[in-house]
Amino acid sequence: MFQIEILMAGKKENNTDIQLNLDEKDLGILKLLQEDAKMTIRDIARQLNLSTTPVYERIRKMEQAGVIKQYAAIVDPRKINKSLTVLCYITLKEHNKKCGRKFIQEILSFTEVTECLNISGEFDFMIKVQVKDMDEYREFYVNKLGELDNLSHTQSIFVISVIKATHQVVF
Amino acid sequence: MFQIEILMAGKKENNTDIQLNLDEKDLGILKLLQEDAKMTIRDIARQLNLSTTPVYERIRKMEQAGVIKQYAAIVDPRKINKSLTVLCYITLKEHNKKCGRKFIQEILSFTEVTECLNISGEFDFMIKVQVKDMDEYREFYVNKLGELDNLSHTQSIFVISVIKATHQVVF
DNA sequence: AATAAATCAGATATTTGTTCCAAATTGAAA
DNA sequence: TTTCAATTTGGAACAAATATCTGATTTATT
Repeated sequence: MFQIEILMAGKKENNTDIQLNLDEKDLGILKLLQEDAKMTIRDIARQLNLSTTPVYERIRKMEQAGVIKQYAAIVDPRKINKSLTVLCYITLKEHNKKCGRKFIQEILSFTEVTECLNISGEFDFMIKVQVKDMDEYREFYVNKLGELDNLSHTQSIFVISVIKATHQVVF
Repeated sequence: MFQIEILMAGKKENNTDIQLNLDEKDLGILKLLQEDAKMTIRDIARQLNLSTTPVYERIRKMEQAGVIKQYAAIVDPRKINKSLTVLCYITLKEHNKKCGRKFIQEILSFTEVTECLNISGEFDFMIKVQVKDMDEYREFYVNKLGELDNLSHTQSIFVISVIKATHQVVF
């Protein structure tokens, strides 16, 4: 069992620690922008029965406070030849701080890894790997992951089908 | 083992099946827009040593072909009181088409579920659940997931720390 | 009732996406 | 290699739409 919290503790990647009290209007704005970041302030205002000013200011505040982390174009992996998704579970041999940090650093450098979670249970980490096909996965597994020197054991679970995939956390 | 492929087969949610041959320039554009969807066509053109016309037309084509699925504001879950992420693994009792479809339909309706994958291995599905805290998770687990009548067994894995989380699939 | 905060409505100046056409590049054919 | 057709790109220009600001007005708070 390896808890990475300690390692990340110093890393304040949050823009600020400002904790906003988000009300219904803020959540309404977020809901719309999560669906379509290209919506204009005017349209948002219209849908929420507000004028542009409050919408404008609320968005600005939420951007500054880090509530809105980024605006991103979401790309369909299948359309760019990255159709295979693999969940790879990893347990480390050594669990001390130094080794954990090294592992994280190396994992972060692998572009195939789109997600890395420190988890409870049998394994220490789950990484999500996005590749073209099985050949490319083997290549990754053998030559990148396999080169790390702190792995105890791993397990690869293959994604057969994506039923749902969203970034929306506001309901 | 439950392969949902068949169920999803008829569901062509891809805008079109146009398969674009993306070149270096297209990938360059995608790379930038994945980082920041608010970048202007002019700025993109500048960074790639192009004029606005090709950038404009390439973006339009990629939008139409579904390469770019959407533009989204990415919200930090911790800033809106959804700090707990749980991976919940599920195996169904009945694996026939009808039951699978029903399960999927119900899962999709749960707003707490931000991701649902049909996977290989011991379990049929992995769902990612985003909630405020353990109380809210229990509430979900007991009253929503627990109400489904086709569950064989489940396992909850808790996310201790998010090391990496990106939507970038273009390098 | 008085003060502070939030919202409205309207106006502005900048910026943006979008178009046009000539020039350049590419790729195939000879 | 040379020629020719077909794409692709550069650069400039435009109209439309946008974010942003100001001050009056409303709403909430003390």
